[in-house]
Amino acid sequence: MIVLKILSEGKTYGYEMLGRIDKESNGLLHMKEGTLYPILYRLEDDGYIVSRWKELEQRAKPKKYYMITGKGRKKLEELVSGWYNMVSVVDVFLK
Amino acid sequence: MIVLKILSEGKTYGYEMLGRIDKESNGLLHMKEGTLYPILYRLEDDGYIVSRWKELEQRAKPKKYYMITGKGRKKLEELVSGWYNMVSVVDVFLK
DNA sequence: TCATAATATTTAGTGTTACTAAGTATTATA
DNA sequence: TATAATACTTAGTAACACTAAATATTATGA
Repeated sequence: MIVLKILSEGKTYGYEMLGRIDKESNGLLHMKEGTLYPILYRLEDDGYIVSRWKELEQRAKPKKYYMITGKGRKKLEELVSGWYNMVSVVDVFLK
Repeated sequence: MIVLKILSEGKTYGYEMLGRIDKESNGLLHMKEGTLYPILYRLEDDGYIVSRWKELEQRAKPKKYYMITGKGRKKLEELVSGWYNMVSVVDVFLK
């Protein structure tokens, strides 16, 4: 859900997301490569995102940019409302 | 966490918890036996809860009552604060 | 310039765990 | 007397997070 949310705000590539997740969560959510990339592949397999290799002018090494699809935005909405439902259900039990 | 929380409010047995979880969550959290009992066994293996078979007067069939331990209460505190941390971290990303 | 750090992606392997889908057994109900 | 409800157990599967490493390139500092 968080990965989809980040991609809903604009295309970016894997490694950059890792830094952002770390920074924006103040290190509380420290996602490693081995966690993020399989998530990206799964999201892509399911059609929620697409990727494109992009070669920057000065850099020989290309980056793989990910973009959210329409299907992905719909899925994100579902996930977000599902998340808030869960939070409120848990609140019922925790009082 | 929810199972520990329920047990922190008093001892009870598996099947009764299933009904309570269903009812108190308005059916949103529908836990089946195959989900709950393995959780109970794991909690007991880890020393967070203990169980005792209890034979009621009129019933031949005994029920297995579960009680939370001191270690379990400590774990519950950890889980609850971890949960709220997670909720606030996710909120950062969902804005 | 040469080692090291940083950037960037990939993947094999492990362990946890949630859930499905049964089975077993007793008591209550219609 | 069959069926539903109560109550617990367990085998098996699939998902998935995470560890740990490999591969490769570019930037930096001594």
